[in-house]
Amino acid sequence: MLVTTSDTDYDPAAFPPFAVTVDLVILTVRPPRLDVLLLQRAEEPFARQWALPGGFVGPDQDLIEAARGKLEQKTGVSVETAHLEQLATFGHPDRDPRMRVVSVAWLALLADPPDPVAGIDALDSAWVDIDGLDRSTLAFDHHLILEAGIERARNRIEYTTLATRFLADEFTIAELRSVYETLWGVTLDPANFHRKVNASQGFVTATGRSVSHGKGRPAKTYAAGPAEYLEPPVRRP
Amino acid sequence: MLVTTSDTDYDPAAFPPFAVTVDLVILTVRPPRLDVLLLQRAEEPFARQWALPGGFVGPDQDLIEAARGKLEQKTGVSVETAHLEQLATFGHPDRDPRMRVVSVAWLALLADPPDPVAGIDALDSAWVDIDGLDRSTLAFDHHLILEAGIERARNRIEYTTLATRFLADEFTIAELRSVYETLWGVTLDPANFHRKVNASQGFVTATGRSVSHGKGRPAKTYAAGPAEYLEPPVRRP
DNA sequence: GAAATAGTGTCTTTGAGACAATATATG
DNA sequence: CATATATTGTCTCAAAGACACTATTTC
Repeated sequence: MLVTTSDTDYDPAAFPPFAVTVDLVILTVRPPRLDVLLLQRAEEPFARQWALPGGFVGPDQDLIEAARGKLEQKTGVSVETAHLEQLATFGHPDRDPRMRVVSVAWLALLADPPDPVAGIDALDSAWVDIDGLDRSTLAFDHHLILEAGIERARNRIEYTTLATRFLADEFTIAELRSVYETLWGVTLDPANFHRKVNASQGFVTATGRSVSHGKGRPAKTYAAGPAEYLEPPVRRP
Repeated sequence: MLVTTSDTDYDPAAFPPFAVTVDLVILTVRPPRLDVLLLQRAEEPFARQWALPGGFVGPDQDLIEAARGKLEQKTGVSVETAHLEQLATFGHPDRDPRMRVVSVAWLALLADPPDPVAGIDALDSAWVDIDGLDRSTLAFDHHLILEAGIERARNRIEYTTLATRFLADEFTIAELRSVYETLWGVTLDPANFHRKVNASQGFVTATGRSVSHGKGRPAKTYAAGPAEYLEPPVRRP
């Protein structure tokens, strides 16, 4: 933290100021779509371009509090039911044309969100399908952040139980499977997947109820189990 | 990035300044020790306590450049031969008693480093065994950062070829095994490990040479292969 | 009953681990 | 040769995947 060879290094106040922001990659799964929440900017720079939701960190605000606040403000979803984790920090000197801004990016995973809350300062806000989105048109370096978020989510569901965060409290194995299929862009064998999920201790717990989706045999429903990590993992094909 | 409900949010310069630093978890393996590079602070706050190497990010300096500079300055090792990756960002409002400081932490993995370069501003610097270190005595929130770094390293060697970064250009399978054993605190079956490493495409490539360690059959030597990820992974027991 | 989806059985292949056996050096 | 370490062989078990088959609903 402190040790260097120049005297000025000892005094934090002697250093030029940085602005610190949070940016959020908020993902939800609506098969066959993987959607990210984007806002259309009203102001320069990058006016009218789409961007990730984010904002400045308050002077006495913890980083995760800033992220949590933005998440709840933009989605209307309590962070209790969502997953929020730190992703990475982006701080290239030229990433914001106005001044030096370091952005701490966060990844949020949500189940079945309501329509986004339009801020008075954004032209529009929407859940945007990951496919069919030209990421290079995003404001700032948000294409990098989005890329990192998607990649993180794809990896996380392999070793953790986070796939259930994309679903309601009660869900079927087929719905859980569709989360994997949507994120990974593959199709999985229903039979093998069913067995694997039930074999992974604490991944899901049966509710004892069933639900009918119109056609076919009704599916038993499950709730997220107590486990945080999958053992063995659900490996990506 | 921009959208909120208050007007001041639009102007980055209107926001109170943060200081931004980098802190480094620099690890090396010297079986049976896993060592981290620490500095003993000369100045308040936390004078005489041990801390991770770090420093302020320059006004026009990219984050990774700041980390790279510190790494080379403190270890005398070129970043070419080391691995450096971003770890996480720590920004609790009270983590530095002087002012608001957000620290971007980095993880570095090194092979067989020289003695640390003592800065004129640190009382001492040393490679410290992870075991036998009372992490709670570290300055700032560096116990959290160190914890995150160790955990990251332990996970990385499971799915990536990074274990070879702890070794010289030429190494034996037994030396590679000792990296895993040291980081994971386990003993692995030499026979099974040998086969697994050779079965993992691109993990290591034979040099055609051998080396004798005094007793026993001489071991063939290998160099790091072209692969970055292990397929299949070397799973932690 | 036909169609559709949920869930089970079974077989094959692959990788992990235990451990015996062989290879090649030093003293 | 005794000993130590490296490397290969072999066997067993667990998990993954292909796919046939059964179960239970709607129309």
